[in-house]
Amino acid sequence: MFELDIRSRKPIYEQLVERLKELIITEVLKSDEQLPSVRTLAQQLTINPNTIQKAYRELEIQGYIYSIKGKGSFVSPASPKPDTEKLLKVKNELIKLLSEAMYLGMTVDELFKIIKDLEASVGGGMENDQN
Amino acid sequence: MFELDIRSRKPIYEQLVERLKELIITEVLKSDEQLPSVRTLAQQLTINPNTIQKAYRELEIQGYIYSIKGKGSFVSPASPKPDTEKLLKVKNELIKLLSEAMYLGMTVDELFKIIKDLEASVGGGMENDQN
DNA sequence: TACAGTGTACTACGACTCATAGTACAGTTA
DNA sequence: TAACTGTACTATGAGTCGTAGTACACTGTA
Repeated sequence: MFELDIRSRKPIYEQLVERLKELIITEVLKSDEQLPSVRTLAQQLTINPNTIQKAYRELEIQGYIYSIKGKGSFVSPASPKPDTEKLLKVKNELIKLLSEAMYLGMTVDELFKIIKDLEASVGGGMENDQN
Repeated sequence: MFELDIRSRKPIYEQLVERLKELIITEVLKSDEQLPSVRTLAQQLTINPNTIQKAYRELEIQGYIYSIKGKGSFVSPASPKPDTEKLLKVKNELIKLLSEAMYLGMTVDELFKIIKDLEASVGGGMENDQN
């Protein structure tokens, strides 16, 4: 289910957060779908349950999942509220990264193409398109 | 010259790398311009010289500055070589971040606008002028 | 009711990173 | 020579990361 790099400088729980976020955003994991339990996933990945739980807690704080004691952890419905604070953070990071990409020689057209390609795969807020 | 958050979870030297990279990309710091010396900047920011040097070393590895023993550290000329490896890394990060932004409700038009606005302020690779 | 599964909380430990402090060496410039 | 520059190294304290173990509260089912 996952590819984690144990010896990466990036903490395991952060890698987990990234991966899961990706699966949620691309709707591989759908709304209210149950995630593997902390202990199950820990066993699958041969990783300590505490590390998994740290990742789940972070995802819950960020609003991507919700957990119910005794039942399990589930994917949150996609952006019911705009969450402007979070959006602003992402936007600022985006500006940094876009600047760097352009500085390194990426053209505006290339960037436009990337965005258009992503538009299809990302399950956005409104979803006012008919698939 | 800088605003650093000492108590941030993000290391000081990484904040420094980000800030300086930003100044170089936006050409506030121009090609071959000399950066403050390790000790001077350390004194200005009331930070240990070792921390500054760590940031400078990182910037040198990433190709944004070059250092000459006994003389100082200077801004590298903008992307003479494409550096496809680095570009690929940035592109992958960009895809992640763009996906997240769109998931949070940012529209394609908004993204296009951000890019167009940046186009002016970023000193890109070719700059279609011949120096 | 029991029991197995779920999330959650806490302590303790070793390994690692980060920032500081101090010292030292090599090169450049006036 | 003197004052500046980058660079390298050791040592220390604070903090993070991952692991290990234990414990508690809740849910669903036999």
